[in-house]
Amino acid sequence: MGDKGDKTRERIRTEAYRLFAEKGFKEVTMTDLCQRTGLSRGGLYRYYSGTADIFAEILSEEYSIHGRMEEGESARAILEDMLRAVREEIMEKELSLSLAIYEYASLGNEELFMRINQRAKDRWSGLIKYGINTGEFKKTDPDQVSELILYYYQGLRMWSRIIPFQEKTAENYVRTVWELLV
Amino acid sequence: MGDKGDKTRERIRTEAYRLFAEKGFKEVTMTDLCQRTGLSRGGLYRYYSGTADIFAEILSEEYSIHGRMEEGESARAILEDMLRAVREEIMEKELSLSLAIYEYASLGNEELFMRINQRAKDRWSGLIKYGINTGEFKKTDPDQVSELILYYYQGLRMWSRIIPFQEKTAENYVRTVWELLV
DNA sequence: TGACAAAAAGACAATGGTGTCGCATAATAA
DNA sequence: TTATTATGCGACACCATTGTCTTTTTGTCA
Repeated sequence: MGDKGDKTRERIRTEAYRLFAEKGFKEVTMTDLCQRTGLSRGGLYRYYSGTADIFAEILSEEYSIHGRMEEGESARAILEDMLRAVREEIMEKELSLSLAIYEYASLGNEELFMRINQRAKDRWSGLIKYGINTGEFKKTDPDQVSELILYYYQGLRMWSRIIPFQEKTAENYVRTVWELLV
Repeated sequence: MGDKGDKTRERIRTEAYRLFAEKGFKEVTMTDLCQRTGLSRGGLYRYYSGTADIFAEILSEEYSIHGRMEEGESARAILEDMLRAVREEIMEKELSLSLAIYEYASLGNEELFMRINQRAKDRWSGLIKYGINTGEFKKTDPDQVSELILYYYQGLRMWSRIIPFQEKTAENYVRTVWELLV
């Protein structure tokens, strides 16, 4: 595959991402993607063997980027960053893959999603442990609290696709997490 | 419609409920329902005009039953009941409509789901206020805490469809809510 | 420029769903 | 029994989507 081919693959993924965010997984067809990308069916199938193929690649991209905890960084600062990111995500209804992920997950791939879930939990509990160590956070059960933070977020994210959210709801989330930890 | 017709309608809904719980909303076809109910396509369409029609009826049934807060009842006892129910729901993967609801909701009906959401919130914040009044609960912000309880639950419910849950996860939920309130 | 490979187009049959229609059968009332 | 109504059947035409296949266009290098 040449240089142009790579660009095209990427373009396809970008457009697919938008489509999945808009319509979920099941609702997106290769024909939809044709319109968005300007490619023909034949052209598309040269790159991906179907919507599941594309989605799998998007997922693995999405979850391959890790935040890092630098030695010596302030736990509170990291927390603030993470919460800011979460807050922004909740408020932008359009770009959430959550429905698509949910639909895609319901077709199988249990192990993949166990890994994703575990990694997200670990990320939070890692931060919590770190914060407790540095004395910046209260002493709490990292496993318990990280589950709370995570699933609360997932629930929010889910509903934020369905109904319009007020600032207050996102704010409550941030406040709750902060009060629990700090 | 005669007596037999009513029975048939009910049978259809029962089978449809199972199907929706298994496969979500979009994936269920009238043809699927034929196999389950033993009816033919023509027979089915005599009762419902499509899957959305059936689902709407199931939804309205599902959300028409209200728990009641009797005067003089102990807030803690009510809380215990509610948590017990939640706990059971989380552990039984099969019968969750959550994916179906999510998919169905993503097709529109914003107002309906705002009402459902509001009602669920009110139910919790009502209990919290009541508990604070009777002195059984700590003084917290009912709105803030009820959102936490609710979305945490939703997130859990979502993931419990995707990956197998350990007892501990459900337990954490119950414990967290309890510690927050009592 | 011409040859060759990569990229893209679009027609194709196959599949699997939709909702409707006319007819058959079962239940019921006269 | 007979007439009437409720219930159920399955064929039908229609539509969207799928993945494949052949042909055409584009780009690159000798």
